[in-house]
Amino acid sequence: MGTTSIKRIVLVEDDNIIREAFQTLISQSADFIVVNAYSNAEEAIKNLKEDVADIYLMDIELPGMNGIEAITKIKQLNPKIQLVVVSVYENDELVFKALCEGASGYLTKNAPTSKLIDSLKELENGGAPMSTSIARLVVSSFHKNKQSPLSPRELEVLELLASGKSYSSIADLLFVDKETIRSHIKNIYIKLEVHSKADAIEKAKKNKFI
Amino acid sequence: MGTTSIKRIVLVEDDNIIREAFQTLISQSADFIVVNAYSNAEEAIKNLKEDVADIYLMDIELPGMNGIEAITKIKQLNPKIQLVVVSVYENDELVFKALCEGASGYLTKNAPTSKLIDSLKELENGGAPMSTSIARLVVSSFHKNKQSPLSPRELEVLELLASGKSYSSIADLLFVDKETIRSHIKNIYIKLEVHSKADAIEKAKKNKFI
DNA sequence: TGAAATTACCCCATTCTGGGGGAGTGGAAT
DNA sequence: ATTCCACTCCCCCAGAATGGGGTAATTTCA
Repeated sequence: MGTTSIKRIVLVEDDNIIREAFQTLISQSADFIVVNAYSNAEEAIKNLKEDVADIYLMDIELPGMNGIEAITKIKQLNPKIQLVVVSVYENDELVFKALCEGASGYLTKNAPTSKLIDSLKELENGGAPMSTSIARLVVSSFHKNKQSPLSPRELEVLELLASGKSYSSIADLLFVDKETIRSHIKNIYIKLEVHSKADAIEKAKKNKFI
Repeated sequence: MGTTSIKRIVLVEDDNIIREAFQTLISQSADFIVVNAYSNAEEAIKNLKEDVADIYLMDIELPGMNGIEAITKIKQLNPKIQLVVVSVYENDELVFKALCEGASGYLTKNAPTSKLIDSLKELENGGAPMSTSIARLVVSSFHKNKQSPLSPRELEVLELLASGKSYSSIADLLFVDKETIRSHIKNIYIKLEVHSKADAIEKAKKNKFI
């Protein structure tokens, strides 16, 4: 490994017990130091410049500004900061929103607290610490549904359609006539029971056909 | 935990040394048994029914049928099978393709082999075992680019456009006039230096604006 | 053999799109 | 206070795109 320095951590967690437990736990590691701990996001953001932290351990359900908004704001103020969510919720929406906004990890509180230091180390090694169920959730989000009623060619056409392409350009890309694409799309609409591009794309994405 | 039974593993790996090393390693665990080991995907698929395995540990770079195609085929023949890729390549394309086709984990061979059993256990616990760099790759794929030249409203419009919606339906959804949407889109095209919907969507996705 | 997939063509009407121009309001920053 | 930007809405125009109707040849695979 290269040069390692003590990483500065900020905690944002409204539950006093948990916050103090984390602080105690992290203080036991020589690699990390808790430079500050807040019970709400607003204060954490106000002191962001002064704290010069490397990592924020963030709760999602917070009084006032919620964790997702906080992630957005913090990343915007300093993109170099690494954010790890620590939440009781495993709500799919929240997980993906947090990741989209820039979280580098997502831990659920039911995970053994002994893993916290390991997670921080994993983060420092260029990883993305996640609880077991979150990792599965994230990986599953990539999985395509193999039980699609659409033929391979129809899937191909629908994917191109979903990328905003016109019938003509899809035809060009697939080296067939524009009328052929029209036929495919008619059949796709029948199979998906829709009557428009937007509905077809929505249904196909919802069912993970594409 | 509920009832646990010994999980049946199949290896698909063309390198004899690695294949045998894995076999030896896994045999040392009481929780797993290697029911078969193949040097190519075709044979593994031919014996899929007889092997009745729970988990396949798959290489990606194989002679003949490659690992991605093999994943597709195996998942199609038996969706219950769990697949974990073990590869030297960390190629982004390959990782995402493997996950889209149904892989539940992705390990790089440079990861300590001692972690292999841990990864299998993680899989059995409902997780998605990934090497450090793969986890980061996967999580990073969600991250949006905050340095977008587009305004919040423009991003909103572009997202709806990218979902296949027409100007009119976007207007309805945002409770504004269709002409307003047209104005936004004109400005989006100017900012992104494009002249069509498809180009705008492509550029926005490539740059992770949406 | 028979069903499904892939390819291609015709007609029609409506909507959509992209480009040109202009303009008013409000907020935020200088 | 003024300027810049975001957001809103309006006009004109021509060509492209879309959705629905129908038909049909070839191939592929079970």
